[in-house]
Amino acid sequence: MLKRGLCKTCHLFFSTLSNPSRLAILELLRDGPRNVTQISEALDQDQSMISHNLKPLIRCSFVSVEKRWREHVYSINEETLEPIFQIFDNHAGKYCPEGRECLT
Amino acid sequence: MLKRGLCKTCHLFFSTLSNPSRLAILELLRDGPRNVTQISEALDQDQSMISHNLKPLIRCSFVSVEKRWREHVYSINEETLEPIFQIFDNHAGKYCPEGRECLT
DNA sequence: GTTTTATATGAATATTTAGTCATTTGAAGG
DNA sequence: CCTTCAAATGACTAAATATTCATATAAAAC
Repeated sequence: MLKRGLCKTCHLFFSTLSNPSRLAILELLRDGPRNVTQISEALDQDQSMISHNLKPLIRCSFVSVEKRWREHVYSINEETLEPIFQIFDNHAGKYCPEGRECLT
Repeated sequence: MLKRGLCKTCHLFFSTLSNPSRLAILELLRDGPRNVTQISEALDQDQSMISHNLKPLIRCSFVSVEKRWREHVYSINEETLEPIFQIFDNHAGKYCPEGRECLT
């Protein structure tokens, strides 16, 4: 019934993006790579909560990790996420104009 | 903390897409407009469940509705969704190759 | 080898979201 | 008007997901 894997894989893809904490992490990582502690401080959230939320982002390859020293540095996957955010911007600009709270 | 409205609006955008039933509806509507009964039959799901799921799709303008006769005809918003699915396809093709169950 | 720093994990609770079923609305048709 | 067809709504239950807190791992520094 579901073509192009719009079942499990697609669901995981979008559900990983459908969380405010994870979106905040992605938003922060757009400004450059960060380690867990930096993310945690920048977003003023518990370190363990950040770690928990990084896991699905990594699993879906929205974020990659490089281990150096004793810190783990996380980077956003721009290739996928920039165009996605672009589409979101266009869509919101068109259907949700001028700060209208149409999507709340 | 969250720029470009990546908080509420963006969350709603993605969470609306992060549901297998709604993805199935969208997938079906790619083949052309349908009324609720047709969707319900094609997906072999309860009519009320389809209605419940159409609501958020409409609210986010992923789907539009035209009322004629006594039926409501739903159409997909191709402009937003085709490029989104395209990005998903690319991403999955790259990070989830050859049916590998990497995202399960 | 013990302490410190950085991060991950696990289990429990809390919150959110989905699906079901019964009922309601609404518009035509007779 | 009463019936039928088409769809929406509401309340409830169930299921999935998030967050918290305590603890564990792991690597480097001392």
